[in-house]
Amino acid sequence: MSALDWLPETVRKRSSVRALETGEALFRLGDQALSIFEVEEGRLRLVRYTIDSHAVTLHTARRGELFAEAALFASRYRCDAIASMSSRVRVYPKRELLSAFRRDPAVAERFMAILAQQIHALRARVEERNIRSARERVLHHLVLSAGIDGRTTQLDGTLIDLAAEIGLSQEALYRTLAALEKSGAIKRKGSTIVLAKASAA
Amino acid sequence: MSALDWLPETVRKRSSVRALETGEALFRLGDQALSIFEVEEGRLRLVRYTIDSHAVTLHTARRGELFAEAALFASRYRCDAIASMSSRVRVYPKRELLSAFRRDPAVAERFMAILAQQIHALRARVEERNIRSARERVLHHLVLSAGIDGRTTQLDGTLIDLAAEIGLSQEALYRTLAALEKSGAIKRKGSTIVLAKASAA
DNA sequence: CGAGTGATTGACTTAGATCAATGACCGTGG
DNA sequence: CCACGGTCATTGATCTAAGTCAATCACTCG
Repeated sequence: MSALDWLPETVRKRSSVRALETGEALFRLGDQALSIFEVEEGRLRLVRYTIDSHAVTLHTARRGELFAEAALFASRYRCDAIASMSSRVRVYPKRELLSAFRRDPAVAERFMAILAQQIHALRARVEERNIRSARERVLHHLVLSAGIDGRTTQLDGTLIDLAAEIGLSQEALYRTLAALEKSGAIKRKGSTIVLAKASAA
Repeated sequence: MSALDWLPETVRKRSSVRALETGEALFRLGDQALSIFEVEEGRLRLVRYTIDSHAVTLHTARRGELFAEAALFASRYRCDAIASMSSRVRVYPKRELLSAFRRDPAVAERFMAILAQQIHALRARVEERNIRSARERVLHHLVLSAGIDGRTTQLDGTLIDLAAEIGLSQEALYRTLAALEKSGAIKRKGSTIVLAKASAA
């Protein structure tokens, strides 16, 4: 799902690549917003800091994902982008993109579709956080992240990453997964999780 | 915050209104995606079903909210939209919107900006949910929802609504607000909340 | 072969959910 | 015009699930 395959040659040609070491910043809050990005390899976390300097993850951009889209319509970045592992990102100058949108409405539409899909994912995530119970939350996540068969989830990161993504402590996640497996609601093999046909309510 | 005020007359004129009783479906998974919607009154749940017919909520659309934007770029709806109370929605035919986008790139860009802003808001919301402490969570919300002076928040709904929005029980919110006021971190007059200059970390 | 990280489980603590009661306010219908 | 039912705001008491601290094991990497 390389998000920007649809881009016209002119824009793609003007893009560049930037490599980042673990912990390195792609941009910082307040920097001039000149580009949007696509993760080619690795993973970046968009983080903001609370008043007491506590880092909070806004989003984890994974391989193939587009991020910092809002930069197109803002003059400055509103958070930090930090590589959480050795990564490579493709850099799309926003001037190029905007003029491509004006040139060809189909390109603009394609981009809108990507944004709409992002909104979808984020809303689902917020809804997930509304679920108090760890068990139900995990099940909700597994259902939505399941592949075509509607039952199988292939974890792409560690369980620690997953815990952060769904807003649980790692311990709570481990315990919940163990309990779900013991109760027969799921089965695990390595980094694959399969929901049982009839997962009790 | 009627999201679509920027719409050209032609599109606005072509919109219609649909009333729904509690439990009534606006659309179902697999239906032809012909429109996007705005909640004028009430509340709708976007739900998907697991293999074993268990409902999973993707999103709850509230008053003033735009939803099913992804329908613009898909041929069919991918979930059910069910009124969770007596509701009224405004219906925007997607043909009209799409042709407006093609006619005028500025309109398309404006829409993109709205989508990007949505993504922004949603990320902030997810960030908020990452804050465990009720006190910090409420403060965070107040900071982000503060008006131009950066300190004053005018509540638009009830405290119960606010509690739901930030993911706390109403009681927890009442208590937290009371504690914040007692400690001098905020001041309240009716539905106005003002942050103190130096809110301790 | 240590150091570092991920996965896992146990023990303990606590913050927030839940249940419950009360008062203020408001609209409504008899 | 007032009593009644409903909702909102508020506070008290209690309970519990998830966070936190801690220890162990497996594995990889330099």
